Amino acid sequence: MVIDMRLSKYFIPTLKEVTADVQMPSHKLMVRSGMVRQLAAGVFSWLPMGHIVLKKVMNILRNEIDSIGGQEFLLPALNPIDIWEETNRVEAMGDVMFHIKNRDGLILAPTHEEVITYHARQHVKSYRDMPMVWYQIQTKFRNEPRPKSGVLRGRQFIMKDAYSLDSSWEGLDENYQKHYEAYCNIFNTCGIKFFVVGASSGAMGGKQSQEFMVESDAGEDLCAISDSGYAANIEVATSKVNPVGRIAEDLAIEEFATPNAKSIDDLVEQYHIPEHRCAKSVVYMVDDKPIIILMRGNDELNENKLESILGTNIFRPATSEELITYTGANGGSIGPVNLKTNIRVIADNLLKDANGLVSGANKDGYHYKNIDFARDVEIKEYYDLRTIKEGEPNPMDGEPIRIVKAIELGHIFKLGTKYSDAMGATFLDSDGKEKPIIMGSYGIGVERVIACYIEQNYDKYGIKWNKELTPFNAHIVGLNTKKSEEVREACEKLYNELQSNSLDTIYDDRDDSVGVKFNDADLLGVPIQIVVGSKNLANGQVEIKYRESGEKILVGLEEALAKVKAYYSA
RNA sequence: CGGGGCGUGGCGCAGUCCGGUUAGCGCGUCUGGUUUGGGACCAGAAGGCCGGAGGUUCGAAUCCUCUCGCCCCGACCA
Repeated sequence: MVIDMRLSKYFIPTLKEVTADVQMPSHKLMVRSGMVRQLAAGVFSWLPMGHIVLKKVMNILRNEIDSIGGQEFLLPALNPIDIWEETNRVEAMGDVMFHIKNRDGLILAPTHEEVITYHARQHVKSYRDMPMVWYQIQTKFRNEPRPKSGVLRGRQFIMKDAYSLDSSWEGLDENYQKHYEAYCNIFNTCGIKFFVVGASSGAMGGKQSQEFMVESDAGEDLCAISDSGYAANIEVATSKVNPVGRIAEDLAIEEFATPNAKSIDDLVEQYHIPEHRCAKSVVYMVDDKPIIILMRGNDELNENKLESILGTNIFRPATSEELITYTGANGGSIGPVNLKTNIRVIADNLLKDANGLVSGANKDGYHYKNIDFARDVEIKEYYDLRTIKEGEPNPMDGEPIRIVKAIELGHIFKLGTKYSDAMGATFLDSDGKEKPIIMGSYGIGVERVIACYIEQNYDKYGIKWNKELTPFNAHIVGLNTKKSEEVREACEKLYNELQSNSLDTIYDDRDDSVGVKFNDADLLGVPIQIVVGSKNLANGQVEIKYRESGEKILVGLEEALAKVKAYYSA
């Protein structure tokens, strides 16, 4: 069925202006070009042209995931809460999960590990049943506290989510690698400039994960990258900073009065202590138990690193009452020596074996100096706990790190057995033993692909689609179609010719002034515009304009089809 | 959840401090006419419970209270 894509009939409501609070270029253009309309905060309707682009992206996703052996499912958004309780994720998701009010026991699924594991548990019972890659392209619901940037962060969004089932860890590695490559192919095909970073698994659990990122000021993630190839999400990024180390003098530990020093900056300023020889103490409560974290000078604690060390995300900074109860002092005078109670102390790697350090005396208004971590304190646990900073040498080759903002387009995880353990999804291995299925999960935000593409491909006039994503192959701009029968006929001829050659063509047959038509054509951004006007037509010619380059050429009416064909077969 | 801002014809906005004609402007829409290679022009017209509820007042888009919605910053985030 060929759809009538004459603009006089086809619903593409373009706009000259959008409300002032639309900030991102891609958001603005998606609204102006009639691709989407907002229905509620974080909830969008996709209009016909936007929907076509969505389907194009989905097809690219489908082709790639099919080619690595994916089998497409369509899983329900309504889920029984029971399976989520099995994995303890009702609590872990918290407010992010939508709960159905008038039907107990149903939730709206924010992701689908549980459903997949449920079906795997039913039917995948032998190592012979694996490997499997199951996937779907479907709508997710997340009660985001703050939806933003148009379609980039919504409460309802479409995700391509894939899950691998393996009987061995080697199998998982293989499936993970296949997805890595498929994801690169997908974003390359879409024409999106991206980079990959090592990432934190967060509440998803698992042992390894990587994110596919697009650099953008609108991004919500910070990434540490260097030109030589190091790339990591700031949540997990490390750097090669020299440890604090030892000084020659071997002085005895000594208390001294610091009545006006409440911060590291004060110590540095008032007592001329080098910043890196101050050991900062931060107290957190984990499961109602205090823990002291020692950091170098004004280094910042990285809570994501802390989370993976503690193995839980349920912790918080201690209150001032708790500080006094457990350490004996208020914030600003806390340290590892002379603690009031026996509590767990962990320290950043940079402080290991250091001496000549200054830290709080756990007595308001006093600090110790000449602290030797090898002599005066007994700290068994040293970890990488700091948030790295711009310019530090990367851990691979020492090239300086740049920190950039980025949008997360895709994320691949080695889940391991977290879900299969929790839900009892086991199989019989060749050795006759029952084992948990080894899983991976792999997601791409479909709307984000489109927004990021536009973010990288527009000018002041509108969108610039490439061959892969463009909603239409050609855009016929008929000038003065109302008055000129010749123009009308030429347009119709072209339109039918292109359509019957399977080239999706939109035809602007509206009775509008030329300016409106040219501007809408540039706004919609179809790669090839064919301008049909009576002046050129008098010479049997039409004008072809390439949206990307702006190049315009005159060709004979009967050559236009060939030009369009040539463009798409190149 | 904390801080800030905004809800006025389909769209974008002014008016709100300091209450008082018939609530304006641009775009769009409709009718007629003139135009036509980069968002045309003339003439006419339709279209509003000023987000909602309550209150103050002779009188409320405007002041007060409550409420709903949306945006931005922060917190949070798979």
